[in-house]
Amino acid sequence: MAKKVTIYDIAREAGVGIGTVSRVLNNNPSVAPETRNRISEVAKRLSYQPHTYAQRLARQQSETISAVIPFFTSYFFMEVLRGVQEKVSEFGYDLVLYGVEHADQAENYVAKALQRGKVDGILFFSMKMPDRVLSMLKESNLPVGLVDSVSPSFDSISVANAEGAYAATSHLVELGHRKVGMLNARSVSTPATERLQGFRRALEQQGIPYSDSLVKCGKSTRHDGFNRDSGYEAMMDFIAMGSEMPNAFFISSDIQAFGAIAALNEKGFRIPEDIAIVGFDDIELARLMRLTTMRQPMFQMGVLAIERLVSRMSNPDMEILHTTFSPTLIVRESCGAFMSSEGMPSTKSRLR
Amino acid sequence: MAKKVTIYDIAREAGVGIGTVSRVLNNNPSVAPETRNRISEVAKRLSYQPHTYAQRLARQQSETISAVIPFFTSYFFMEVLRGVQEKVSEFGYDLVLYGVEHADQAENYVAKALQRGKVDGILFFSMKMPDRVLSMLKESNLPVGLVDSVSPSFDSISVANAEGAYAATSHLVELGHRKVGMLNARSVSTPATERLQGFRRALEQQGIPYSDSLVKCGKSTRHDGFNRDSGYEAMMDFIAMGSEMPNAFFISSDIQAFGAIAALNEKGFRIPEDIAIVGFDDIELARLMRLTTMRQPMFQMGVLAIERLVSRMSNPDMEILHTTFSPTLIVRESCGAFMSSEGMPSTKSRLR
DNA sequence: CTGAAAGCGCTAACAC
DNA sequence: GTGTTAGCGCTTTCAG
Repeated sequence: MAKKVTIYDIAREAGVGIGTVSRVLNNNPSVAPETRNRISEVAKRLSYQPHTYAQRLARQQSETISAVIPFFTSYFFMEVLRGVQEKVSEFGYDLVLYGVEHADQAENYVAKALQRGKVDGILFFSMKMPDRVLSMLKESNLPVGLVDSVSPSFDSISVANAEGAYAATSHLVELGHRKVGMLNARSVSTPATERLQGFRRALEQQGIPYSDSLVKCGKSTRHDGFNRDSGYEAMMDFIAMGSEMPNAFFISSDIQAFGAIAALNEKGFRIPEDIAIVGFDDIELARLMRLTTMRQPMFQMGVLAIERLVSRMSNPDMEILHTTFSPTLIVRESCGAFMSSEGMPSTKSRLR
Repeated sequence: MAKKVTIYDIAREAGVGIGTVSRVLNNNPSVAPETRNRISEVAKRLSYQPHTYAQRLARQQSETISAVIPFFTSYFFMEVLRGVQEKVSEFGYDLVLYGVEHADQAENYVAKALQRGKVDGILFFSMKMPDRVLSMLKESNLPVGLVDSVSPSFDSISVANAEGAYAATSHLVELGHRKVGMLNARSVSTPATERLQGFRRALEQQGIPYSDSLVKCGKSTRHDGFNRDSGYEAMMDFIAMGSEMPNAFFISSDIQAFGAIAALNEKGFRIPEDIAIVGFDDIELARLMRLTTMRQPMFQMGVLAIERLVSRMSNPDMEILHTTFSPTLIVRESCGAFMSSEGMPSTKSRLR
């Protein structure tokens, strides 16, 4: 088994001092070409590998970025994470992942991550953190980026939730629907609250009276209600309203929409003939299921989050930047926009 | 901003030597209770945080496990990763993630990861690595675990692909189908090859002649052909066979199955009335789409992978273990098994 | 250009 | 029990 070769071994072998070895290893120009060659030759021959942690200790930096993510089983996080990972490795950093079940848990991880020198920067995903943690972070002076959440003291990348909900709802109304309901996630989630606002504003702006009975949320609390069962449950509740039931719905996530669709199917409703639906996210299945939805540029958000974080790392005094992406309406079949068009006869709907 | 406080600061403040400080910080029992209290009090007051890399350098271990994953955009990896992450943090290790586009790239990362002391163990996902890399790893003497791939010299966790394919195909045949085809992924992928073998064996065992024309693979190479477009393309090819087209298919992944279903829908075929389908993976959408499929215990695989790796780390001479999970057949509607049962009238199929 | 030496912050062996 | 000291492996002055 390969013994651990250090710069001392190289130095001895090449007949130089360790300082010089270190220089060539770090491409420091002030080394005679000949010496340089000799040293790198030896290094290669001994298949030298630097000791990362010794370097990090001496250099006083970690070349590591960590991401704290509420469990990344969801497509949204996956996609963002993909962008993050791509950019992180492009910059040559390591990515260490902390999965938390819920924002509350984040605190433990924050403490871990705050260990001096451990990471050069942290990204928090969809994390509404208590003020105490926020100020801990702030005074730690560590570069921090927020994705899908906002706080005045840190850079953030987010999505215009209210705006997206507004667009989705308006689309439904423009299609002629007057009785439109909303399936929301739990109100503890900021995106959920914002989307509700957008929904409400759209209704009111179109002269349709808003009422709390128009909004339901399932009991399933996983992912703050952004889960399939929650959608199923909420829709079942709506169905129970009988003739009072809206015939168009804005649903706060695609995954809930799929649950809702299952409920609708079960009860014999057709989509979009009987019920029109618009989701939110544009996860991969949405395309598959022909779901009309609001697209969030997830991958891009990840990329930008890292770019921003890296610039802050190199320039801590940069002014704080908040970037908001606007979701795009992707019209497919579930909203019924194509119902009477020739291209997409309703009888061919995939949404049964 | 918090200055960096070291054990020297604590020692001075508490009027003791750094050795003692280190001891209480590491819960070394041989410290007088009173001293201990005083020290930990000071540590808390100064809100001391250890310097991870100094510790790692001194301890000569990293408390880090890394996972090399071919881009984890797929549900399969996500799920496995979820299990991995959960277990890793349970053991108190850090998880550093390396995303690679393809196995070939793995080599760079292997080199990075092999930097002395960098990680205590590595997990490779679905990675068919060149022998050169394999032996590099072997002689590095670093604990390594393979997930979804197998090699004699390392622990591995995998799925009985051939067996699963066999079961899936047999199920189709038992349902009365004689003309059954297969949509495969690219043959560079080991799982793909194994599933093909299972398919073939099932056919032959049931007295149905196998022919290469029964198997097709789309042109899309992303994820080795385990992608939606590939399924779509392959099915289109089958459809082009006209009356020669099989009326039942085993498809090597759910995601391909969805592509195939789209193609079928487009051409007016009904599922399962006209065409029966069995997929592989049991991703979340499979349930949603009522797809009959072979379930892989993804989360569990991740958990076990870490457990195994950790035991190897603490006991390097443990004999090499290969664990194979058997996929389970999950019968839903796409195979047509319920077509004539009362519970699930074919007219209610969601698979159009 | 290059060698020597002083850390980086912590652990652990060794005395007292 | 506790202080002292010698590393861990590398970077970075500081002379020369």
